[in-house]
Amino acid sequence: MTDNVLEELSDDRRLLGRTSTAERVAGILRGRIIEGGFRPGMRLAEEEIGRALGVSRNTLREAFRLLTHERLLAHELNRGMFVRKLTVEDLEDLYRVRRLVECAALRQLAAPPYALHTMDAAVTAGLSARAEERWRDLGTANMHFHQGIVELAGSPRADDMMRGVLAELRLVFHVMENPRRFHEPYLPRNREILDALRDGDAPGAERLLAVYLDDSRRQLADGYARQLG
Amino acid sequence: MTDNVLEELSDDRRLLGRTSTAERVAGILRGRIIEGGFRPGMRLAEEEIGRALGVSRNTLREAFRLLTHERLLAHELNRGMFVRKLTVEDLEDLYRVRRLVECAALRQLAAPPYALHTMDAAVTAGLSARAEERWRDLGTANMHFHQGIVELAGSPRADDMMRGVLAELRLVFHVMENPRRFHEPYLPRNREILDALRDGDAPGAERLLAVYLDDSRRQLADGYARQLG
DNA sequence: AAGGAAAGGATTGTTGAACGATTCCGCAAC
DNA sequence: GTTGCGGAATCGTTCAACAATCCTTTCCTT
Repeated sequence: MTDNVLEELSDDRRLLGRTSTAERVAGILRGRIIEGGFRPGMRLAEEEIGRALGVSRNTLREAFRLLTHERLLAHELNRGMFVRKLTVEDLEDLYRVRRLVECAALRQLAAPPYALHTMDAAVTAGLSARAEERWRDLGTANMHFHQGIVELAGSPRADDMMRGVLAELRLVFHVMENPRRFHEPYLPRNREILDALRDGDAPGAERLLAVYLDDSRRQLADGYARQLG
Repeated sequence: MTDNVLEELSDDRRLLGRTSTAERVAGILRGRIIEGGFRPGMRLAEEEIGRALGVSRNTLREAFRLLTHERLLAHELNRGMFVRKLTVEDLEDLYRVRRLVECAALRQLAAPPYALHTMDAAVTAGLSARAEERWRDLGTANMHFHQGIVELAGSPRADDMMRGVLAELRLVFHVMENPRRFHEPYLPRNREILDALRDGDAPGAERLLAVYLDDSRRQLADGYARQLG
């Protein structure tokens, strides 16, 4: 048996990722929040949720903490946990970060060809979601596209941060009615960006992306402000 | 009573910042790690530390979670908490993120003048630290300088991320002997960048910064690899 | 002597209960 | 209408206990 095989196994073991109960609970709750089952502003009582999930308060609190640091839950001392409610400023900041990081990811590209697999898959998924009018899924696909952009930087930490940013953005999308309006127009624009990258035109892609993000921010911030007010 | 006054009060309330025991414990531990008292790789036993600090295991675990999320501690299931030990790849990734974010922060600048207060204060602090040969403090000042660069983007989330990145970097600095080597050469370069920004030459500052980060990464990665191997 | 199974101790993971502290809510008094 | 005062509900924190897991040592087999 070669050392090579053993190394692969030990890699797999890490991927196997044994998880604690708290992490699994956090995973369940994260899903509920991201899928929109738990609406922003909703309070998550320890007793109630702990009973429903069959875990103790301590374990549940540990799960809450994980989600708090992902900014999906907000903690108010002696009052409890709430599904985070983004302000318009939060939304603006999320786009500020997106513009900073996503554009930077394109700018630092070296010579083509680029690893466009994730972005390509996201566009494909978006097309079929649109065809079947699954607008929420279209939104997810668009997010994966932009996750793919950041992946081009090849930085695990940047990927992580982007994952968090996009998760937060869902808190906004889920309170908006009419999801189609906010997702459909951007599918062809994603494809434009992808095409530019395929042609090796990274600066062009970056320009497209910058305009894209500004448009999206404006539209979303307007809609969100109206929804809140 | 005007609404204005009420708003200010509610702002103050946030600053009042009541903190839980766990947060205070996390603060103490963070200090120990950042100041170098707890060396990377060191194991933090729940029982032992909890007894020393006079808090229960549960509360301590809550503090551990906070620090885990800042990537200062690493958690291994059923084995415990360890002060994080960065690999050379981690170090490279940290610089990848820095280059991405810091350069992007300079690039997105609008017209001068810029809010250079933080950077200016950092250079001043660095000068006096150098004069008194407090090399560790000089390192801290340099970090504040780069924190200041990111602040130019005006994004709380970017600030947050940068804070985390720099905290992680300390894990590297603290295992390096000869801190002077890694800090002193960069003080004048920070001043150069600051001067360029004062002159309103953001693109020039960005170029300087990019070279700075590449140099620093190379030097630090080399030294770190030697230290580990 | 080398390798591997078994046992034991130590530490973590999770639970349940307890008690003080804080907040929320309704009601009475001014 | 506002202020003050309970009472209920919930959170913050601690403690004790047990199961699960890991680490080390011992012992057995070859």
